[in-house]
Amino acid sequence: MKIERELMRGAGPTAVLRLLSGREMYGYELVEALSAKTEGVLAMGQSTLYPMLYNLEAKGEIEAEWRQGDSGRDRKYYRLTGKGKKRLERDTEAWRALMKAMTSLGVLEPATVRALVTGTNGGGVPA
Amino acid sequence: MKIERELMRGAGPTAVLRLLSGREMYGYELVEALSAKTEGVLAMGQSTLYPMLYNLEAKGEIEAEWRQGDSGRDRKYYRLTGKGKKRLERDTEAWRALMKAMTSLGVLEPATVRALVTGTNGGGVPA
DNA sequence: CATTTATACTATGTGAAACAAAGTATGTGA
DNA sequence: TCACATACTTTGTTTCACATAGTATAAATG
Repeated sequence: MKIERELMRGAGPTAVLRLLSGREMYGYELVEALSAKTEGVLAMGQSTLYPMLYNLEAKGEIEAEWRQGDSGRDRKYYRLTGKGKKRLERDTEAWRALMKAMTSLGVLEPATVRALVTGTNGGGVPA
Repeated sequence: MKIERELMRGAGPTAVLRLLSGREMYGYELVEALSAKTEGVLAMGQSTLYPMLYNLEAKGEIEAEWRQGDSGRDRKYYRLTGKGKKRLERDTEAWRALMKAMTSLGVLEPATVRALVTGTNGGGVPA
């Protein structure tokens, strides 16, 4: 399931920062990783990802370096800055709060949430 | 914790539809309920909520009726349409998928998620 | 060697939505 | 009477996802 435009707005940057918290990655790699690691849920095109990177860079949350990677090709590698790490921590807190709020409203049901995170009932209709 | 602007995108309409799925409510009541039921996480001002309602109404997902409520005051009561119910179901699925994706990325940890949903209001909206 | 395909980054324009701010109007309580 | 909470409307700003289009290089294919 690919989520709709507006949901991506909050989730996208947090997902990117999280991926970069593990290791340096370049743009195209992030596009592929987002799609692969989330089963297409957080898949975004290049025209979404690259401007997002420029934006995060402009805010000083990530920084870039042109470098030659595994291939003979020049790639622009991005990594988190200290500011980005803090932003990710705040975002993570915000996501916990948001999930709790959505559960309080009944949009997410506790049983379903537990099932989802334990891999049981992999994504189906609530038990 | 009041979440930042961008996270609200996507969450707001879903939360409103969910609240209206329980019973008819008027705008000001929704503003208060969103703040109260989510401990301020999904709190939004009138200038956010009312245009959102007009938007949902324009899409035919909710419908409105001016009526006199408990007070002597005229209020505009909103309720879900069939279209709105379907939208809410899709949104709910999207939120499940999103939470799973964020967990896959490690933004949310399974243990944390389980802890969050344990001991919270087990049912949801029905007040 | 030429052509195609996948990789990789940049730039422009549009539409939608959250929100601030300001305005209108009514009921209630001191 | 005046202040305050309730209740809805409108306008303008800012931000951002995305479509679309363009540039350029490496690897694969014949």
